[in-house]
Amino acid sequence: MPVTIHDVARRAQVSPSTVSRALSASHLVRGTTRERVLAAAKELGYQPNPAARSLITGRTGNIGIVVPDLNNPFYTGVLRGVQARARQSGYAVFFADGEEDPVAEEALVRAMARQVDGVVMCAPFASDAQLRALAGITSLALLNRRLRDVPAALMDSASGMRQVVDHLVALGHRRVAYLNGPNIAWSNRERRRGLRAAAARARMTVVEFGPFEPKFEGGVQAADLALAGGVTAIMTYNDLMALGVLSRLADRGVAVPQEMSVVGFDNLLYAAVCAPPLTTVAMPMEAGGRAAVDLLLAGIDGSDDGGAGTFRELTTNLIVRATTAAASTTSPDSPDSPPPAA
Amino acid sequence: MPVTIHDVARRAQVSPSTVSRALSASHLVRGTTRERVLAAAKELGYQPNPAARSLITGRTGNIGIVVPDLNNPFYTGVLRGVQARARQSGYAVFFADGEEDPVAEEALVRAMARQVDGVVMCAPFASDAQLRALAGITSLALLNRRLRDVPAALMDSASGMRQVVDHLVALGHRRVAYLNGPNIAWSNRERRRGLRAAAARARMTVVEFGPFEPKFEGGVQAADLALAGGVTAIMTYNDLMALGVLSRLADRGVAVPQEMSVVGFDNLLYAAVCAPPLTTVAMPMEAGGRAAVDLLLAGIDGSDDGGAGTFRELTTNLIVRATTAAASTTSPDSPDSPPPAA
DNA sequence: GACTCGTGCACAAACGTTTGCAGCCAGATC
DNA sequence: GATCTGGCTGCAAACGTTTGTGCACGAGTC
Repeated sequence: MPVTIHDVARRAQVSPSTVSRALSASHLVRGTTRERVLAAAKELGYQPNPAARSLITGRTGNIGIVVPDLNNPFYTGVLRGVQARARQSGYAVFFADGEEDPVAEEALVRAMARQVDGVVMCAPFASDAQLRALAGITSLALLNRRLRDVPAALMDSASGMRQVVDHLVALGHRRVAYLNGPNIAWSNRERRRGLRAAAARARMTVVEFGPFEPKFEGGVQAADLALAGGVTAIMTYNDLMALGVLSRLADRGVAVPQEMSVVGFDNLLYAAVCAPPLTTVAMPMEAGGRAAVDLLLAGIDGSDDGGAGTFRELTTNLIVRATTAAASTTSPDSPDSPPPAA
Repeated sequence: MPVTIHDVARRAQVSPSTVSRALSASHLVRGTTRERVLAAAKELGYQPNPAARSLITGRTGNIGIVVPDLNNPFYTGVLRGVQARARQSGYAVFFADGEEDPVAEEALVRAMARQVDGVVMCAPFASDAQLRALAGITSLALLNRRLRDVPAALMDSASGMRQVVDHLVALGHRRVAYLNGPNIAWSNRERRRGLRAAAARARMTVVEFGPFEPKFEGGVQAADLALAGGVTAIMTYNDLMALGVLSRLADRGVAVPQEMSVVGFDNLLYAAVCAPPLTTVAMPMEAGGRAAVDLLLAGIDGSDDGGAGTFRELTTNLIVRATTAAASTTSPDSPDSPPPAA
């Protein structure tokens, strides 16, 4: 039923191979012949069969993307970037949600491996060994994860943390809490590293809590601990946790930012629209997705080792909104703090 | 480099066809032979080449999903459902973001058509003619859109609206605003239809505004209009708009729910965690995605017309949270309303 | 005018799998 | 013991495309 290259060939009075060459932007056919072929293809609405093509070329024209949790808007941002850039280059994208399970993630990649030319992985939880094994099966490009000889797009969390610290110090905060995300997560380690370095330089004390689930609920849980820590500001691993913190602080009658400053990380849509709008670090999600695809495709079409093992670093920026202010003089956990105003 | 069926055949001392049959869960091979083949396949780590397979079978084992806007968490929910269900049935998922452009959507489907067995479409904006044309190219399953002879999973928005109306009437609201989403959107028409019917039955007056963009900004824009409409409650096309309304009302010093009730639609994660938590109608997003895949696959493997043209209706439920309360006696737009308490 | 050269095209093989058909062998039937 | 039957298996074709090889033909050179 579907029209094949033979149909086009018959109509254009040439052989199938000539049709193929005419369509592959080849200069190997005469101008007049090419036009005839193109016309025939258009009239018949010819669309090449990707299976047949990839069978012979060994390339699929597809890439895969694996994310740990689609409910986190951070990854949907990445997904948008990936898809847009892939489409630009004529690639289609396979998508899979690992549901935060490294085992499932690996299985998904193995399942995809045969029908993609490479996969972009957002895999904060997978082990290095796992990733390396997968890199042996198919081309890989990582996002926010560093692994020798595997290309990766990295968002400069450390710089973001430095900006946050400078901001808080300028506001007079001397003792702040950091609510850790999952310990295994590369980004959490990276953020913590940046935070510690910046805090040390600025002589700011950081009290760490966690790890917590990097979700709203995790933030709710963490808020009470942080409140008891005698701090004037709370920094969280990501925005979802920060939203949880805000919610819990509101419940407990702690005024933000008057009594407590809160800083998130990611700059999700909701950080801008919640009340009060959240001060946070903007992560270039779509740009990260695009960069990862660029690296992946460079490793695929281009020189093999030209693209492999290279890293692309993307800048992050502090977005100051309404949850940070000058440090309160009275710590909110002190017994003389006013009772919650219902 | 990759291991083929011939490698397995050689190792198991049989012909490739026997290997194929042994793996296709066929009863056509002797038990002992099958075991030998399976063992060989396992040792070699054989993974069949999907391109070769689909070339001969005409089936790809893939489905596609097209959504209008990935930034809307509603669609990521659907995406999760689709992917989970597809994986369960051994299908991989191609993903594409139409970016709210019907033309792009159609192009995406056409591009996918050759490498999928069917596609799930969330296409509120595409025209009937467009969808019908696409249905001629590949199998289709729609979500929240009714089209003759095309299977679809439908969420019963009308029932949701009825529940909202009953709830508001019980709270004493007699005059409420409805902020329309895009007029072309099937779901908006559906919701409005349900709303009008229920309101008529309950003798409640509905003042309509819009259409607006179904996003936060649209809600912000719409809020002022609704405030001037002399209503005691605002119903919105979706949660994103409701969040925009809440934000704008807070800015203008209108207390929710004391002076104004607000109801959303969708039950996004953020509806539960914003302040105050949003009363809204829960849409079964993941279930909808799963149902759409079920219908699609039924149309593909099963009897051709057994699945086509069937609809699956999913129930919706009102979730009462903190943005609805008894109707205020003084309309917030009346001149004697107290000035915003900064 | 014979040779070379290059352009433009067709032929055919190959990619890895599935599947219809035919063959083989063992057991059963007469 | 010959024929039949039916369960297993191998052979080969086919799916639609790309691509290496070779042929034909015309133009150029001596």
